[in-house]
Amino acid sequence: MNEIFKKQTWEITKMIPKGRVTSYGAIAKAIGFPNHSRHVGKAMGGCPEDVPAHRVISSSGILSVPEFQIKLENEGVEIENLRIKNFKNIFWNPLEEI
DNA sequence: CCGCTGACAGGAA
DNA sequence: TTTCCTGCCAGCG
Repeated sequence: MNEIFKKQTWEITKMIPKGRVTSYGAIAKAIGFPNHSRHVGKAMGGCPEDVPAHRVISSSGILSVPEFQIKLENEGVEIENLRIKNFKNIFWNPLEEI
């Protein structure tokens, strides 16, 4: 877990459009570390305010942090009991945006 | 060196 | 659909 790794994850995260979400694993792949999804999560823990960490969730479309539900709903994301509705549709793939 | 833990992933049952 | 299990890697007793 070096600073570079964190910065990379935050960079990608800041690219996520409003009302869209992506997964820890997707970000990990995007920065060149396919099996470091767990570290992406840790990096999000200490991210700056300008990083939309609430748009990063698990690959199954379930929120790891319940508090994010409010923020996401404000952006127009439909959520039902920590589960994103239309997950496939609003999923944002970082690999296709670089 | 060993075992546990964590904003995880993916497949099997 | 949900639960379980294995694979991952870094950090801390």
